[in-house]
Amino acid sequence: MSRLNLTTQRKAILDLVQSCEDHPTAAEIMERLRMNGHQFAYGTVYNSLRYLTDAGLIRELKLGETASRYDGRTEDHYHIVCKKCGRVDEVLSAPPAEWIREVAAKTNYDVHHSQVVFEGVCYSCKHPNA
Amino acid sequence: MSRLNLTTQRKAILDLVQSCEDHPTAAEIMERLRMNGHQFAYGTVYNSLRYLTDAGLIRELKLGETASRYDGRTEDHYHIVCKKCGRVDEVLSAPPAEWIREVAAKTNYDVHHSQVVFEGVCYSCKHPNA
DNA sequence: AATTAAATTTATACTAAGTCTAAATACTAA
DNA sequence: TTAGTATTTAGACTTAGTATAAATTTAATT
Ligand SMILES: [Mn+2]
Ligand SMILES: [Mn+2]
Ligand SMILES: [Zn+2]
Ligand SMILES: [Zn+2]
Repeated sequence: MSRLNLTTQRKAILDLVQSCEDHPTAAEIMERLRMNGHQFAYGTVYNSLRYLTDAGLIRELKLGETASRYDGRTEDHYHIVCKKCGRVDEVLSAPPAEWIREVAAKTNYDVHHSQVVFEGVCYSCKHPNA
Repeated sequence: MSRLNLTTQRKAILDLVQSCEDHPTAAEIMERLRMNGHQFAYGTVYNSLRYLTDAGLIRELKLGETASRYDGRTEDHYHIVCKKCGRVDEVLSAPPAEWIREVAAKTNYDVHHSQVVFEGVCYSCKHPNA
């Protein structure tokens, strides 16, 4: 609840995550920072990722792999993972509100949020030629 | 692809998971086994859970917590987690096929499977009295 | 500007969940 | 039996992430 404090480290990490086309893990983020000439402490990267996530500037994705991934896209959306090559793509269509209402009614929960991870085979893996 | 081999340990773990009303973690399973008079090696519990999961007799749930949970219910279904008390309840209504088709079309994936975790507040947490 | 206080970074120790390994047991099939 | 395979066990190891305490940076106060 305090005002945003973007230090050099946090800004660099935010910029990097926002510039990514993919959804890197903390380890991948550290590697890319190093390639860009930065050298931050291990813990600082984790602290910054948590800080930026809490501030709502990036999102942490838990896709069922061992490590969290990070996403510069903050609007609500979902993901699909290719079980052949591991790539993670965006899913921009939201689950139908009707279904959410049904779930809320049947479970007696106030439903605040849903995390959806699709699994399948991506186009490139499906068509290895071309 | 070899035939099912339910050793004493695997059978005890399968029975336990199937008898659970909830979705215990590996640590909770070990604790409950111990309470039932069993004492299996740490690694055996993990090995057995993997074996039973691979055999399709139980399901491993990755709900975004630090530890996997296990589910004796093997038919396709989803889960909802109370962010107040942590309880995990069943969600038996499936996402509309129409939505899945839309996702497949937009992403160019063959969609094989989806994992959905709802988050919200359960009835008991919403009505602390009563 | 100098001093103090608060926030952040750094290095490193530590934790939690799970896997791996090699020896000991148990089971199967000649 | 005996040999061969599978499983269990204990414990070392790995990976991802958190916690701690000292050092550094930044901000506020005199
Ligand atoms: Mn995304
Ligand atoms: Mn379930
Ligand atoms: Zn692929
Ligand atoms: Zn609750």
